[in-house]
Amino acid sequence: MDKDKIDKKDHILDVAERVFSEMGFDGSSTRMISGEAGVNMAMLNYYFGSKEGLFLAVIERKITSFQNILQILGNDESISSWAKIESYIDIYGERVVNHNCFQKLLYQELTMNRRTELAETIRNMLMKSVSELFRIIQEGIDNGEFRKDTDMQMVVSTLYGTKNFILNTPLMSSTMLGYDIQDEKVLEEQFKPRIKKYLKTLLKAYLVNETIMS
Amino acid sequence: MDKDKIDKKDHILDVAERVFSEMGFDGSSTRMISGEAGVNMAMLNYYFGSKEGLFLAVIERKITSFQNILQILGNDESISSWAKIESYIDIYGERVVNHNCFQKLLYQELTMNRRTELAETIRNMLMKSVSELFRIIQEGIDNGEFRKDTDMQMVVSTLYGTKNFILNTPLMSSTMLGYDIQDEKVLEEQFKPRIKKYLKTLLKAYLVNETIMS
DNA sequence: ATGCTTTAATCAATCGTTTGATTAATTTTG
DNA sequence: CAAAATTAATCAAACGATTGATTAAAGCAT
Repeated sequence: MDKDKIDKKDHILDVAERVFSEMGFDGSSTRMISGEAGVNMAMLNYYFGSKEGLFLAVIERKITSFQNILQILGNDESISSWAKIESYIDIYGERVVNHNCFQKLLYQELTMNRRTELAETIRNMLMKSVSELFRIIQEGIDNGEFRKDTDMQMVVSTLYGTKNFILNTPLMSSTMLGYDIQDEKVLEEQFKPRIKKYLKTLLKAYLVNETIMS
Repeated sequence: MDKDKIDKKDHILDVAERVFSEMGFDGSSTRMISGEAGVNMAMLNYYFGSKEGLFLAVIERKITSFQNILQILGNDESISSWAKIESYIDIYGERVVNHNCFQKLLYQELTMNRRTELAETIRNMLMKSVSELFRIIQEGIDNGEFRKDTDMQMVVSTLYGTKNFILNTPLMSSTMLGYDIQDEKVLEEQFKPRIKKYLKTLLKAYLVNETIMS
Protein backbone atom coordinates (compact mmCIF):
# COMPACT_ATOMS: atom_id res chain seq x y z
CA MET A 1 0.00 0.00 0.00
CA ASP A 2 0.94 3.62 -0.48
CA LYS A 3 0.53 4.31 3.19
CA ASP A 4 2.89 1.54 4.23
CA LYS A 5 5.50 2.77 1.82
CA ILE A 6 5.30 6.30 3.12
CA ASP A 7 5.38 5.03 6.67
CA LYS A 8 8.46 3.01 5.93
CA LYS A 9 10.22 5.91 4.27
CA ASP A 10 9.29 8.06 7.22
CA HIS A 11 10.58 5.43 9.58
CA ILE A 12 13.90 5.38 7.75
CA LEU A 13 14.04 9.16 7.91
CA ASP A 14 13.36 9.07 11.64
CA VAL A 15 16.21 6.65 12.22
CA ALA A 16 18.53 8.49 9.86
CA GLU A 17 17.81 11.77 11.60
CA ARG A 18 18.77 10.30 14.92
CA VAL A 19 21.88 8.52 13.68
CA PHE A 20 23.12 11.48 11.67
CA SER A 21 22.59 13.70 14.68
CA GLU A 22 24.46 11.40 17.00
CA MET A 23 27.31 10.38 14.72
CA GLY A 24 27.56 13.17 12.19
CA PHE A 25 27.37 12.67 8.44
CA ASP A 26 30.75 11.02 8.04
CA GLY A 27 30.45 9.07 11.25
CA SER A 28 27.21 7.46 10.15
CA SER A 29 27.30 4.49 7.80
CA THR A 30 24.53 3.36 5.52
CA ARG A 31 24.83 -0.07 7.07
CA MET A 32 24.25 1.32 10.52
CA ILE A 33 21.22 3.34 9.48
CA SER A 34 19.62 0.53 7.50
CA GLY A 35 20.41 -1.92 10.28
CA GLU A 36 18.78 0.18 12.96
CA ALA A 37 15.84 0.92 10.73
CA GLY A 38 15.39 -2.80 10.08
CA VAL A 39 15.49 -2.46 6.32
CA ASN A 40 17.85 -3.70 3.69
CA MET A 41 20.79 -1.50 2.90
CA ALA A 42 19.87 -1.22 -0.74
CA MET A 43 16.58 0.36 0.22
CA LEU A 44 18.31 3.55 1.17
CA ASN A 45 19.65 3.93 -2.34
CA TYR A 46 16.41 2.71 -3.79
CA TYR A 47 14.42 5.35 -1.99
CA PHE A 48 16.85 8.22 -1.69
CA GLY A 49 19.44 7.64 -4.39
CA SER A 50 22.48 8.00 -2.18
CA LYS A 51 23.65 8.65 1.33
CA GLU A 52 23.70 12.36 0.62
CA GLY A 53 20.22 12.10 -0.86
CA LEU A 54 19.04 10.52 2.35
CA PHE A 55 20.66 13.28 4.34
CA LEU A 56 19.00 15.90 2.18
CA ALA A 57 15.65 14.18 2.59
CA VAL A 58 16.04 14.29 6.36
CA ILE A 59 16.69 18.01 6.20
CA GLU A 60 13.98 18.85 3.73
CA ARG A 61 11.30 16.96 5.59
CA LYS A 62 11.59 19.45 8.40
CA ILE A 63 11.82 22.63 6.38
CA THR A 64 8.14 23.06 5.77
CA SER A 65 7.23 23.05 9.45
CA PHE A 66 9.57 25.93 10.17
CA GLN A 67 8.20 28.46 7.78
CA ASN A 68 5.11 30.36 8.73
CA ILE A 69 5.04 30.36 12.51
CA LEU A 70 7.32 33.35 12.84
CA GLN A 71 5.77 35.29 9.98
CA ILE A 72 2.44 35.17 11.74
CA LEU A 73 4.08 36.48 14.88
CA GLY A 74 5.96 39.18 12.99
CA ASN A 75 2.85 40.48 11.32
CA ASP A 76 0.80 40.68 14.49
CA GLU A 77 0.28 44.38 15.11
CA SER A 78 -1.67 44.05 18.31
CA ILE A 79 1.31 43.45 20.56
CA SER A 80 4.48 45.36 21.39
CA SER A 81 7.89 44.56 19.95
CA TRP A 82 9.09 43.27 23.25
CA ALA A 83 6.06 41.01 23.55
CA LYS A 84 6.99 39.61 20.16
CA ILE A 85 10.49 38.87 21.34
CA GLU A 86 9.08 37.15 24.38
CA SER A 87 6.81 35.06 22.20
CA TYR A 88 9.73 34.26 19.96
CA ILE A 89 11.75 33.05 22.93
CA ASP A 90 8.84 30.92 24.09
CA ILE A 91 8.44 29.32 20.68
CA TYR A 92 12.18 28.89 20.40
CA GLY A 93 12.34 27.37 23.87
CA GLU A 94 9.76 24.79 22.91
CA ARG A 95 11.75 23.83 19.85
CA VAL A 96 14.75 23.32 22.07
CA VAL A 97 13.19 20.21 23.46
CA ASN A 98 11.03 18.96 20.66
CA HIS A 99 13.45 19.31 17.76
CA ASN A 100 16.59 18.80 19.75
CA CYS A 101 18.05 16.09 17.56
CA PHE A 102 17.36 17.93 14.36
CA GLN A 103 18.77 21.24 15.49
CA LYS A 104 21.99 19.51 16.32
CA LEU A 105 22.08 17.93 12.89
CA LEU A 106 21.51 21.27 11.22
CA TYR A 107 24.18 23.01 13.18
CA GLN A 108 26.71 20.27 12.65
CA GLU A 109 26.24 20.49 8.95
CA LEU A 110 26.58 24.26 8.98
CA THR A 111 29.83 23.93 10.85
CA MET A 112 31.52 22.19 7.96
CA ASN A 113 31.61 24.22 4.80
CA ARG A 114 31.85 21.39 2.32
CA ARG A 115 28.95 19.90 0.37
CA THR A 116 28.12 23.47 -0.49
CA GLU A 117 24.78 23.04 -2.26
CA LEU A 118 23.36 21.26 0.73
CA ALA A 119 24.80 23.72 3.21
CA GLU A 120 23.39 26.58 1.19
CA THR A 121 19.93 25.04 1.31
CA ILE A 122 20.18 24.90 5.06
CA ARG A 123 21.51 28.42 5.30
CA ASN A 124 18.74 29.89 3.19
CA MET A 125 16.21 28.14 5.33
CA LEU A 126 17.66 29.48 8.56
CA MET A 127 18.05 32.97 7.15
CA LYS A 128 14.29 33.13 6.75
CA SER A 129 13.84 32.86 10.50
CA VAL A 130 16.69 35.25 11.10
CA SER A 131 15.27 37.88 8.78
CA GLU A 132 11.94 37.65 10.53
CA LEU A 133 13.66 38.25 13.84
CA PHE A 134 15.57 41.19 12.37
CA ARG A 135 12.29 42.74 11.29
CA ILE A 136 10.86 42.48 14.79
CA ILE A 137 13.93 44.01 16.41
CA GLN A 138 14.13 46.80 13.83
CA GLU A 139 10.51 47.59 14.46
CA GLY A 140 11.28 47.88 18.17
CA ILE A 141 14.18 50.22 17.49
CA ASP A 142 12.09 52.38 15.18
CA ASN A 143 9.22 52.77 17.61
CA GLY A 144 11.55 53.60 20.48
CA GLU A 145 10.99 50.46 22.51
CA PHE A 146 14.55 49.24 22.00
CA ARG A 147 17.90 50.97 22.23
CA LYS A 148 18.96 52.81 19.12
CA ASP A 149 22.45 51.28 19.24
CA THR A 150 21.18 47.71 19.42
CA ASP A 151 23.46 45.31 17.56
CA MET A 152 20.72 43.08 16.27
CA GLN A 153 22.94 40.74 14.35
CA MET A 154 24.84 39.97 17.51
CA VAL A 155 21.63 39.59 19.48
CA VAL A 156 20.47 36.90 17.09
CA SER A 157 23.86 35.22 17.37
CA THR A 158 23.47 35.19 21.13
CA LEU A 159 20.00 33.72 20.89
CA TYR A 160 21.04 30.89 18.62
CA GLY A 161 24.52 30.50 20.03
CA THR A 162 23.50 30.14 23.65
CA LYS A 163 21.03 27.40 22.88
CA ASN A 164 23.28 25.60 20.42
CA PHE A 165 26.21 25.65 22.78
CA ILE A 166 24.23 24.00 25.54
CA LEU A 167 22.42 21.45 23.42
CA ASN A 168 25.32 20.54 21.17
CA THR A 169 27.78 19.98 23.98
CA PRO A 170 25.52 18.13 26.40
CA LEU A 171 28.29 16.53 28.43
CA MET A 172 30.03 19.85 28.87
CA SER A 173 26.91 21.80 29.72
CA SER A 174 25.60 19.07 31.99
CA THR A 175 28.76 19.45 34.02
CA MET A 176 28.30 23.21 34.02
CA LEU A 177 24.61 23.29 34.80
CA GLY A 178 24.69 20.60 37.45
CA TYR A 179 22.06 18.30 35.96
CA ASP A 180 21.85 15.94 33.02
CA ILE A 181 20.76 17.94 30.03
CA GLN A 182 20.29 14.73 28.06
CA ASP A 183 17.57 13.55 30.38
CA GLU A 184 14.26 14.24 28.68
CA LYS A 185 12.52 15.01 31.96
CA VAL A 186 15.21 17.37 33.20
CA LEU A 187 15.21 19.11 29.85
CA GLU A 188 11.46 19.60 29.92
CA GLU A 189 10.93 20.50 33.55
CA GLN A 190 14.11 22.29 34.49
CA PHE A 191 16.04 23.50 31.50
CA LYS A 192 13.21 24.69 29.29
CA PRO A 193 11.75 27.20 31.76
CA ARG A 194 15.25 28.18 32.79
CA ILE A 195 16.50 29.13 29.35
CA LYS A 196 13.25 30.92 28.57
CA LYS A 197 13.47 33.00 31.71
CA TYR A 198 17.16 33.68 31.25
CA LEU A 199 16.93 34.75 27.62
CA LYS A 200 14.03 37.05 28.38
CA THR A 201 15.84 38.69 31.28
CA LEU A 202 19.04 38.97 29.27
CA LEU A 203 17.49 40.45 26.16
CA LYS A 204 15.20 42.74 28.09
CA ALA A 205 18.17 44.17 29.97
CA TYR A 206 20.01 44.72 26.72
CA LEU A 207 17.23 45.74 24.37
CA VAL A 208 14.63 47.66 26.28
CA ASN A 209 15.01 51.37 26.76
CA GLU A 210 14.77 52.11 30.42
CA THR A 211 14.65 55.79 31.09
CA ILE A 212 16.94 55.96 34.04
CA MET A 213 17.53 59.13 35.96
CA SER A 214 21.19 59.09 36.76
CA MET B 1 68.81 17.03 13.95
CA ASP B 2 66.55 17.17 16.94
CA LYS B 3 65.43 20.61 15.95
CA ASP B 4 64.47 19.51 12.46
CA LYS B 5 62.50 16.63 13.85
CA ILE B 6 60.58 18.86 16.21
CA ASP B 7 59.97 21.34 13.44
CA LYS B 8 58.60 18.60 11.22
CA LYS B 9 56.34 17.28 13.94
CA ASP B 10 55.14 20.77 14.56
CA HIS B 11 54.54 21.24 10.87
CA ILE B 12 52.45 18.06 10.76
CA LEU B 13 50.50 19.25 13.76
CA ASP B 14 49.86 22.58 12.07
CA VAL B 15 48.49 20.89 8.98
CA ALA B 16 46.51 18.36 11.00
CA GLU B 17 44.98 21.12 13.07
CA ARG B 18 43.78 22.89 9.97
CA VAL B 19 42.50 19.79 8.21
CA PHE B 20 40.74 18.44 11.29
CA SER B 21 39.13 21.82 11.80
CA GLU B 22 37.92 22.05 8.24
CA MET B 23 36.83 18.46 7.68
CA GLY B 24 36.12 17.10 11.15
CA PHE B 25 37.75 14.03 12.59
CA ASP B 26 35.92 11.49 10.46
CA GLY B 27 36.07 13.64 7.35
CA SER B 28 39.84 13.88 7.52
CA SER B 29 41.96 11.03 6.24
CA THR B 30 45.52 10.29 7.22
CA ARG B 31 46.44 10.34 3.54
CA MET B 32 45.08 13.83 3.14
CA ILE B 33 46.90 15.16 6.16
CA SER B 34 50.20 13.51 5.28
CA GLY B 35 49.82 14.61 1.68
CA GLU B 36 49.26 18.25 2.54
CA ALA B 37 52.03 18.13 5.09
CA GLY B 38 54.38 16.72 2.47
CA VAL B 39 55.33 13.66 4.51
CA ASN B 40 54.76 9.98 4.13
CA MET B 41 51.59 8.55 5.57
CA ALA B 42 53.47 6.15 7.79
CA MET B 43 55.12 9.10 9.49
CA LEU B 44 51.87 10.01 11.19
CA ASN B 45 51.68 6.61 12.83
CA TYR B 46 55.39 6.63 13.48
CA TYR B 47 55.23 9.94 15.30
CA PHE B 48 51.79 9.83 16.85
CA GLY B 49 50.86 6.16 16.97
CA SER B 50 47.49 6.51 15.32
CA LYS B 51 45.06 8.95 13.80
CA GLU B 52 43.50 9.47 17.21
CA GLY B 53 46.94 9.95 18.71
CA LEU B 54 47.60 12.66 16.16
CA PHE B 55 44.32 14.27 17.02
CA LEU B 56 45.14 14.14 20.69
CA ALA B 57 48.55 15.64 20.03
CA VAL B 58 46.95 18.54 18.21
CA ILE B 59 44.69 19.18 21.17
CA GLU B 60 47.33 18.76 23.84
CA ARG B 61 49.80 21.06 22.13
CA LYS B 62 47.48 23.95 22.84
CA ILE B 63 46.41 23.09 26.35
CA THR B 64 49.38 24.54 28.17
CA SER B 65 48.90 28.04 26.81
CA PHE B 66 45.35 28.21 28.11
CA GLN B 67 45.99 27.60 31.75
CA ASN B 68 47.21 30.41 33.88
CA ILE B 69 46.05 33.56 32.18
CA LEU B 70 42.66 33.53 33.79
CA GLN B 71 43.87 32.47 37.19
CA ILE B 72 46.07 35.52 37.33
CA LEU B 73 43.10 37.66 36.40
CA GLY B 74 40.84 35.95 38.91
CA ASN B 75 43.25 36.45 41.75
CA ASP B 76 43.80 40.13 41.09
CA GLU B 77 42.18 41.92 44.01
CA SER B 78 42.91 45.44 42.87
CA ILE B 79 40.09 45.65 40.35
CA SER B 80 36.32 45.29 40.52
CA SER B 81 34.43 42.18 39.46
CA TRP B 82 33.04 43.97 36.47
CA ALA B 83 36.51 45.09 35.42
CA LYS B 84 37.54 41.45 35.54
CA ILE B 85 34.68 40.48 33.27
CA GLU B 86 35.71 43.21 30.88
CA SER B 87 39.27 41.95 30.89
CA TYR B 88 38.01 38.44 30.36
CA ILE B 89 36.03 39.55 27.33
CA ASP B 90 39.07 41.34 25.96
CA ILE B 91 41.26 38.28 26.35
CA TYR B 92 38.53 36.10 24.96
CA GLY B 93 38.04 38.45 22.04
CA GLU B 94 41.71 38.21 21.16
CA ARG B 95 41.55 34.44 21.17
CA VAL B 96 38.66 34.64 18.75
CA VAL B 97 41.02 35.68 16.02
CA ASN B 98 44.26 34.06 16.97
CA HIS B 99 43.02 30.60 17.82
CA ASN B 100 40.10 30.53 15.44
CA CYS B 101 40.91 27.21 13.81
CA PHE B 102 41.59 25.47 17.06
CA GLN B 103 38.47 26.65 18.80
CA LYS B 104 36.44 25.23 15.97
CA LEU B 105 38.24 21.92 16.29
CA LEU B 106 37.60 21.81 20.02
CA TYR B 107 33.95 22.59 19.68
CA GLN B 108 33.42 20.11 16.90
CA GLU B 109 34.87 17.37 19.00
CA LEU B 110 32.74 18.30 21.97
CA THR B 111 29.65 18.15 19.81
CA MET B 112 30.01 14.42 19.27
CA ASN B 113 29.95 12.44 22.45
CA ARG B 114 31.89 9.42 21.26
CA ARG B 115 35.61 8.77 21.86
CA THR B 116 34.91 9.57 25.44
CA GLU B 117 38.39 9.65 26.95
CA LEU B 118 39.46 12.29 24.47
CA ALA B 119 36.30 14.33 24.87
CA GLU B 120 36.72 14.18 28.60
CA THR B 121 40.23 15.57 28.35
CA ILE B 122 38.88 18.47 26.36
CA ARG B 123 36.00 19.00 28.73
CA ASN B 124 38.21 19.04 31.80
CA MET B 125 40.43 21.55 30.13
CA LEU B 126 37.57 23.86 29.25
CA MET B 127 35.99 23.47 32.66
CA LYS B 128 39.08 25.03 34.15
CA SER B 129 38.38 28.26 32.33
CA VAL B 130 34.70 28.02 33.12
CA SER B 131 35.31 27.53 36.83
CA GLU B 132 37.55 30.54 36.88
CA LEU B 133 34.80 32.59 35.28
CA PHE B 134 32.29 31.26 37.79
CA ARG B 135 34.53 32.40 40.60
CA ILE B 136 34.69 35.91 39.21
CA ILE B 137 30.94 36.16 38.76
CA GLN B 138 30.22 34.70 42.18
CA GLU B 139 32.56 37.23 43.70
CA GLY B 140 30.60 39.98 41.96
CA ILE B 141 27.33 38.63 43.29
CA ASP B 142 28.69 38.35 46.81
CA ASN B 143 30.05 41.88 46.91
CA GLY B 144 26.84 43.33 45.51
CA GLU B 145 28.19 44.42 42.15
CA PHE B 146 26.07 41.90 40.25
CA ARG B 147 22.44 40.92 40.53
CA LYS B 148 21.66 38.33 43.15
CA ASP B 149 19.56 36.28 40.72
CA THR B 150 22.29 36.09 38.10
CA ASP B 151 22.22 32.77 36.24
CA MET B 152 25.95 32.47 35.87
CA GLN B 153 25.91 29.11 34.11
CA MET B 154 23.76 30.58 31.40
CA VAL B 155 25.92 33.68 31.19
CA VAL B 156 28.94 31.54 30.44
CA SER B 157 26.91 29.63 27.86
CA THR B 158 26.05 32.92 26.20
CA LEU B 159 29.66 34.02 26.21
CA TYR B 160 30.95 30.84 24.59
CA GLY B 161 27.87 30.18 22.52
CA THR B 162 27.72 33.56 20.84
CA LYS B 163 31.33 33.37 19.73
CA ASN B 164 31.15 29.74 18.68
CA PHE B 165 28.01 30.26 16.68
CA ILE B 166 29.55 33.04 14.65
CA LEU B 167 32.95 31.47 14.12
CA ASN B 168 31.77 27.93 13.50
CA THR B 169 29.16 28.87 10.94
CA PRO B 170 31.14 31.46 9.00
CA LEU B 171 29.04 31.33 5.85
CA MET B 172 25.86 31.76 7.83
CA SER B 173 27.14 34.53 10.02
CA SER B 174 28.83 36.31 7.14
CA THR B 175 25.43 36.55 5.50
CA MET B 176 23.97 37.80 8.75
CA LEU B 177 26.67 40.28 9.63
CA GLY B 178 27.08 41.68 6.16
CA TYR B 179 30.81 41.11 5.78
CA ASP B 180 33.09 38.15 5.26
CA ILE B 181 33.95 36.75 8.66
CA GLN B 182 36.52 34.47 7.10
CA ASP B 183 38.58 37.41 5.90
CA GLU B 184 41.46 37.82 8.32
CA LYS B 185 41.45 41.59 7.97
CA VAL B 186 37.71 41.96 8.48
CA LEU B 187 37.91 39.68 11.47
CA GLU B 188 40.67 41.71 13.06
CA GLU B 189 39.51 45.23 12.27
CA GLN B 190 35.77 44.93 12.29
CA PHE B 191 34.56 41.86 14.06
CA LYS B 192 36.96 41.76 16.98
CA PRO B 193 36.11 45.20 18.37
CA ARG B 194 32.47 44.63 17.59
CA ILE B 195 32.07 41.43 19.57
CA LYS B 196 34.07 42.87 22.45
CA LYS B 197 31.89 45.93 22.63
CA TYR B 198 28.70 43.93 22.24
CA LEU B 199 29.51 41.35 24.88
CA LYS B 200 30.49 44.05 27.36
CA THR B 201 27.28 45.99 26.78
CA LEU B 202 25.19 42.86 26.93
CA LEU B 203 26.71 41.47 30.10
CA LYS B 204 26.81 44.81 31.82
CA ALA B 205 23.12 45.30 31.17
CA TYR B 206 22.39 41.86 32.57
CA LEU B 207 24.89 41.57 35.38
CA VAL B 208 25.40 44.95 36.91
CA ASN B 209 23.12 46.11 39.67
CA GLU B 210 21.72 49.46 38.71
CA THR B 211 19.77 50.95 41.55
CA ILE B 212 16.83 52.32 39.69
CA MET B 213 14.21 54.44 41.35
CA SER B 214 10.96 53.30 39.85
C1' DA C 1 78.27 -0.04 10.88
C1' DT C 2 74.86 1.28 14.23
C1' DG C 3 70.63 3.67 15.25
C1' DC C 4 67.14 6.90 13.92
C1' DT C 5 64.36 8.46 10.09
C1' DT C 6 61.80 7.89 5.88
C1' DT C 7 59.92 5.42 2.17
C1' DA C 8 57.06 2.33 -0.87
C1' DA C 9 54.30 -1.57 -0.74
C1' DT C 10 50.79 -3.97 1.35
C1' DC C 11 47.33 -5.36 4.93
C1' DA C 12 42.56 -6.35 6.44
C1' DA C 13 38.53 -3.79 7.24
C1' DT C 14 35.00 -0.83 6.01
C1' DC C 15 32.96 2.40 3.10
C1' DG C 16 28.88 3.66 -0.28
C1' DT C 17 27.02 1.70 -4.11
C1' DT C 18 25.41 -1.67 -7.67
C1' DT C 19 23.88 -5.87 -9.18
C1' DG C 20 20.75 -9.73 -10.47
C1' DA C 21 17.34 -12.60 -8.58
C1' DT C 22 13.02 -13.02 -6.13
C1' DT C 23 8.65 -11.79 -4.40
C1' DA C 24 4.52 -8.79 -4.11
C1' DA C 25 1.46 -5.70 -6.15
C1' DT C 26 -0.72 -3.52 -10.03
C1' DT C 27 -2.28 -3.14 -14.64
C1' DT C 28 -3.53 -4.97 -18.97
C1' DT C 29 -5.60 -8.19 -21.82
C1' DG C 30 -8.80 -11.80 -23.48
C1' DC D 1 -13.36 -12.57 -13.93
C1' DA D 2 -9.03 -14.80 -14.68
C1' DA D 3 -4.68 -15.18 -16.92
C1' DA D 4 -0.83 -12.75 -18.52
C1' DA D 5 2.20 -8.86 -18.52
C1' DT D 6 4.20 -5.13 -16.21
C1' DT D 7 5.81 -2.55 -12.37
C1' DA D 8 7.35 -1.92 -7.67
C1' DA D 9 9.61 -3.58 -3.56
C1' DT D 10 12.98 -6.28 -1.29
C1' DC D 11 16.88 -9.06 -0.64
C1' DA D 12 21.68 -11.26 -0.31
C1' DA D 13 25.90 -10.84 -2.40
C1' DA D 14 29.53 -8.59 -4.34
C1' DC D 15 31.69 -4.42 -6.35
C1' DG D 16 35.65 -1.08 -6.53
C1' DA D 17 37.44 2.43 -3.75
C1' DT D 18 39.26 4.15 0.40
C1' DT D 19 40.15 3.82 5.12
C1' DG D 20 43.82 3.46 9.13
C1' DA D 21 47.52 0.66 9.98
C1' DT D 22 51.69 -2.26 9.34
C1' DT D 23 55.59 -4.11 7.22
C1' DA D 24 60.24 -4.59 5.54
C1' DA D 25 63.64 -2.32 3.16
C1' DA D 26 66.23 1.84 2.02
C1' DG D 27 68.33 6.38 3.40
C1' DC D 28 71.27 8.86 6.28
C1' DA D 29 73.74 10.96 9.83
C1' DT D 30 77.19 10.12 13.41
